[in-house]
Amino acid sequence: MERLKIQNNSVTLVDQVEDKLLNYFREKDLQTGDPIPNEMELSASLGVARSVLREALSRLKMMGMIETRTRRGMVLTEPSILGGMRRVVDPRILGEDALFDILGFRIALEVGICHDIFRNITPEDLEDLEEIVKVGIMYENNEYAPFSEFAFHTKLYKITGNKTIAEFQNIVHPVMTFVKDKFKEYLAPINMRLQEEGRIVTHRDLLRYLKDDDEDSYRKALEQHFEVYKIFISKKNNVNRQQKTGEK
Amino acid sequence: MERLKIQNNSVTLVDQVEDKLLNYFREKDLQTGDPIPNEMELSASLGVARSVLREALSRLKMMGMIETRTRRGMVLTEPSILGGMRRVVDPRILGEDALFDILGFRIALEVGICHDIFRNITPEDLEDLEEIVKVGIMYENNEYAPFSEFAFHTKLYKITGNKTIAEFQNIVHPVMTFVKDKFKEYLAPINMRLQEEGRIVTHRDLLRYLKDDDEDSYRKALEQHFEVYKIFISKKNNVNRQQKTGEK
DNA sequence: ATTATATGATTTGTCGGACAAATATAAATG
DNA sequence: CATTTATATTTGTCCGACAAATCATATAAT
Repeated sequence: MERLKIQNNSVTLVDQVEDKLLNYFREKDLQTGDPIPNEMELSASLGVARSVLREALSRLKMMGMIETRTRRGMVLTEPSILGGMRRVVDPRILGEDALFDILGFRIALEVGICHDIFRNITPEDLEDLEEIVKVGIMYENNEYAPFSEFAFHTKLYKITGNKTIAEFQNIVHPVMTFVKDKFKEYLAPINMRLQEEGRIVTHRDLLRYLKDDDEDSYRKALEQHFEVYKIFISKKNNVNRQQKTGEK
Repeated sequence: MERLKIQNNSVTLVDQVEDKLLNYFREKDLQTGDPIPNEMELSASLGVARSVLREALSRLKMMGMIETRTRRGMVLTEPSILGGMRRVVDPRILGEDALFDILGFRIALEVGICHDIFRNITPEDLEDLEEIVKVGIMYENNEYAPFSEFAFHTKLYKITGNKTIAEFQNIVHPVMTFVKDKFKEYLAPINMRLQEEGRIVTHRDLLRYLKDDDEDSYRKALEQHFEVYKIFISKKNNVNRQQKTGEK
């Protein structure tokens, strides 16, 4: 009988200490800027070696939850919400499923911020976008020069005034360019067909709707702008599903 | 002259090693499942003590990028994209700005997945939603019982078929409930006004549009469903801005 | 010869101590 | 009182040791 591999559950001391530290902060209701006991005290009260405690602290430091300074001790800091994501979201490491999830995530978010954009956009923003569109050269097949593509969409995210949303765009953008490059032979025919059907939406088209304050048309156009990826993702998902059922 | 505090830049050895390890994985084009050298070799070739290396490895372990097993060495694993977020997104630790950012993020995302929902939704999904709505009791003032609220929206995210989006909802949901509770005295009057104007949108309303396959109405209703938070956030942001300029 | 057991070796996990570097605090000096 | 010096404290880094797990090998049993 093949015993089902119990999760690689080996919860190490470090894992436990990390958890206990987080609980400790919460129970004590510590706020950003509050000091926490030094390493000797913590390791003593937790009953673990300093090295173990330091590994746990190192994790929290990476998340931006604590800051340390020699002789001044440690203080709680406001962690970056997406800081952890930044390290992980590397197209070269992530698998295809994860890449497509991120792609879908990003597209959904950009569609979702339409309302905020129309609520917040200023004449200066429109000028900035105009400038970006002006210098942006569109290659054949629905492709912009990387810089122009990045600048246009980044500007849109910034208009929301939501820093976390803007940071998210910054983090996941490399995934977009990676997917575009890696699967260009798949994307090209889709773009061709869309072009034949006259369904290609350019940045200039989007900008026009923004200027006309026409939110519904903008949203529809934006969804069309991403249509090539949606088609691609759903095709890929179908293939993957077939493979998985086939394996069984 | 007050010298401007140079960033707490003290880049420790651990920070450098963490970075070097990530670069090493990428340069070697290591994939999920590939083994990596043991601790002795790594610390030797990096020229640091094993404890330093272990702190860096501990960080990567936390991100789910590597797994370790006694005597079997270490292997690369597929990290959870939002795993880092899960630890950080704690309403008790995050500041108000961050909370509102997350709230806005979540609302935008849920609006953005409308298209995917209508593309993917099945009759079974509609039945599930019907069941959730049926048992959900709505309190006065646009408030659902926590479980019902969570179940309804979680179901919507699941329909997208995008695991990352679904996980995101799971992580940020506590922020929603926290904000709802902490700022209820601010939200109550807004809800009252909306109710007087007959602009309250219930889960049942949303479900009706889903059944009618009426995407545009659904989206508008959903935005209305979140209107109370949008109003609240923009008010809060105005107050915060005034405080900041006032401080100067 | 094959299988089962025992032994050894390797790798991660934990512990403890030591020293360096930075810096807040106290003491000494003018 | 102001300035400099000395001291103490705290984090950062290094080293060595052993335990626990488990893979590899050798030995014994059938």
